[in-house]
Amino acid sequence: MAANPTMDEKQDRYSPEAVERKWRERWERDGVNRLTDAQLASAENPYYNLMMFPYPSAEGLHIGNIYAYTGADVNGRFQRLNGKDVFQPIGFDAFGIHSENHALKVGANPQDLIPRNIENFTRTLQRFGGMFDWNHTVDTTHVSYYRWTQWVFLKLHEAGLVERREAPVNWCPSCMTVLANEQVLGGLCERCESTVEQRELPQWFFRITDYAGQLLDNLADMDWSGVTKKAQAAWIGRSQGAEVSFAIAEGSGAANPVDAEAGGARIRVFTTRPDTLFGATYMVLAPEHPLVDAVTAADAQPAVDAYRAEVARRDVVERQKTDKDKTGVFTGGYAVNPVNGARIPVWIADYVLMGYGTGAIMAVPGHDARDFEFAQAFGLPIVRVIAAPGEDAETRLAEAYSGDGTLVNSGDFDGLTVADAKQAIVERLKAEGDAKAQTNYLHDWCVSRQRYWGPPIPMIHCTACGAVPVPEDELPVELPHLEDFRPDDSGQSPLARATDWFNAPCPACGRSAHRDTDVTDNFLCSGWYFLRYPSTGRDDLAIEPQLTAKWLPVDSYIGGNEHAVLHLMYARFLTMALHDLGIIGFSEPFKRFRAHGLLIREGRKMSKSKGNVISPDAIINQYGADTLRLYLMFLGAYEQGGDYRGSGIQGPFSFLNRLWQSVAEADGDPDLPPEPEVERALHRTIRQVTEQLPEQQFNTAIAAMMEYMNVVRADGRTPRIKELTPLVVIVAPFAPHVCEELYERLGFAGGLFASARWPAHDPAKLVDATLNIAVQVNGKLRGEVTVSPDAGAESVRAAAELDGNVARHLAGKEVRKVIYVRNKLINLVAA
RNA sequence: GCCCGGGUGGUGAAAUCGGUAAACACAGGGGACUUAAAAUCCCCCGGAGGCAACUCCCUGCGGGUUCAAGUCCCGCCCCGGGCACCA
Repeated sequence: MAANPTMDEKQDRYSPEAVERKWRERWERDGVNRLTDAQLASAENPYYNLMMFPYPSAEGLHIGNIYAYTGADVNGRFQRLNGKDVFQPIGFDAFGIHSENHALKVGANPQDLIPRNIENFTRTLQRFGGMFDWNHTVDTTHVSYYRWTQWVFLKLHEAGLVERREAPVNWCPSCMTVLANEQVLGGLCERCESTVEQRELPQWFFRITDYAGQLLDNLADMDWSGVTKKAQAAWIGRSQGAEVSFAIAEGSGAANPVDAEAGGARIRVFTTRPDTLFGATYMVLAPEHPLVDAVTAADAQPAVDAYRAEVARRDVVERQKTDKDKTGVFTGGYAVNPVNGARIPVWIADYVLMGYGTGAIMAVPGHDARDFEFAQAFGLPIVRVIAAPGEDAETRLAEAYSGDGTLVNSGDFDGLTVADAKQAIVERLKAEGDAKAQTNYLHDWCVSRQRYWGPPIPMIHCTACGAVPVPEDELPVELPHLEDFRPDDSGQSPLARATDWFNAPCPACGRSAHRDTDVTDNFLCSGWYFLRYPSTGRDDLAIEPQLTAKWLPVDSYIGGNEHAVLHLMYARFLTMALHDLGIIGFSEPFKRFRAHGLLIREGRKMSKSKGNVISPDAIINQYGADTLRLYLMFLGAYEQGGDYRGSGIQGPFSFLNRLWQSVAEADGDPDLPPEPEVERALHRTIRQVTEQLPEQQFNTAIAAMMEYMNVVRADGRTPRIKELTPLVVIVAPFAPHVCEELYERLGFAGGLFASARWPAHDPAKLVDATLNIAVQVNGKLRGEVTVSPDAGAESVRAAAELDGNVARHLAGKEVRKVIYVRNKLINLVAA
């Protein structure tokens, strides 16, 4: 007994600040979270726990990052307590437009700013209690990392997956750079919201569509969040159909006669609906299509030229708007429908895109909404070739019908179903060389950026040899330190102004040449970082084979679904490419991926402009990192996101206080067994938490632990050590600092995360002596009876009928049917 | 337009192989302990009626299936996110 209770109380008060500092220092001193390369090599139960590394902004680590990382950290700590050797690295994704723009704004060089930001981020990452291995970290802007990013580029080049194309690209006039299609949102630049224009530039592309089939097919049996898989499938956009070739009709193209024998006189189209070929009443070429001049008649030439000029002026976004009226002009030329020999007019219109399929379509206004709209606008014939049930060949079309049905107005094919006709028509045309089956996917990955803040593309342009890769042993191509790195409107990267750097001898012929002045898309840096982590100890190679074979693929990856189609798709593609090069032994990088939801605040998105961003440091100062972590995980379903409400944090804070107080007040006998009723609750709790943590059901797992706490403390009873120890261990993934402290106070040496094991539940201890069964009469709840477990229907019914209220509702009625759900409910159906 | 999520008390949310709607927590109210505060402990807390026992109503809206529907089916409305003249 303490001589001075007041003093004693003071000493025992839960002080998050002191506890967290103590354990942060202790973990660091003992290297609890750091693995040496020898440990990496010898680990017996490797578990690679990955989370998306942050971009180290000047504003500091966002609470949304902490939300994401806490969920992942809980998983890592849980795995560790279950005997896994957990490798949990973190790094910094610091290249890219965001950093560069910020540096421009404050008038500094990002090379000087980034280290400060990283330092700041590191401090918060350590403070919130992440179990990070700081022995293995990456900074994508450090030459020790990006030399290998350049190496990845060269490897892909070696594999034939890199090619240079003159292509229309999205150009942001404000950022003065090319944007990937995914970086254009609703026609505006993702970053600065300027209207994006269209430009033609030579660019480096990664041929990701070569892997589209594999990227799509593998999804089927991957253990990933469903929403992420669906987003990827939609992005890949597999489209199966046929390529059909139409001859240009005789007499067309009088203005620019072509040699029909040369094979240039056929227009190829891609269609997913070859069954509607008889309904193709005209064709449309993209205005940029190379055959436009070949089909254009002399008297149509001025109109065609004018239209093409007008379209070229329009930006790619304006061009792609779906809600504007259809425009186009007739070329004066005709093509021949291979299925029936009909002469059909050839138009050009901007609703047909050069970048998809073949840049030309057969127009079937009867069964395609866009073609229908165009045909109406320009008075072109509309023919029905599919009849839905109850319709026939003559039924008028008020709008395009794209549904199922049988063929009409289609010669020999009349009466076939859509599915059968697709096959049959392609078969016939195939025999004549006019068609083949074809599958299309969406765009390749443009990796060129006309900017400063990125890894220079390791290519050298020589007038004699063309584009020549920098030899591997000459890497890195260092990014020169430029005083003025502002992008200009020349379409060239600011690196072109670094003359000494710019001029370099051709690796092939030795003559004077110059470097590629573009840097790579930031997504290339982040596309392979997880492959680098285990190998950061090696500066002589990118990916150490043994360590990589041991630790990869990644066991668990957790991150935001905003990266579903960018980062995650690129990472998969790069992994497949490196696998096929024989560099790594697996072709899918992440065994398991879970998307977490968005953390919002009081119903609204957090943003700097709204001024409603929560500072993690302020919360940690007030409540401690443990309470913050627990609260973030308690807010709502992790995969759905959460709504941060200021007052709600009180609940988790009280919970930790009660846990603290329970340990302080616990009965001192360490061998005293748990009270039976408490023990049952304990085993139920262990079971639930153990089942729910791997499924990221953190909020309900925490609720279960709170419930158990209510049992432990019911009516102010004195808790027993054996009732508390397992609780401290299962709370520990959420609140690691305070649980370490309590574990020590409960009398255990050696540290919780270093030596404790996750408790197991004993099924025999789950069984209640009695349980309550709900009693319904005609489906309405009328009472409750207490019976022994697994009681039979008859005895439960007998007990139920003794209940006064139940008896009252049964009075004067006959029980016709009894529905008994074991250990839950009985429903007496009476009339 | 298409594809995903989602809509439940004052609030954040639980419960979906159909089986007691609102667990857990916040806010609010009352009480215990305390000189006081903090922490802790107990009670109340969807709506209407009733002294009470209880009864009726309630999961965005309208239908349906079922002994039983937040959960399944049909038809809508609203919010959030993604994709988008992709042929």
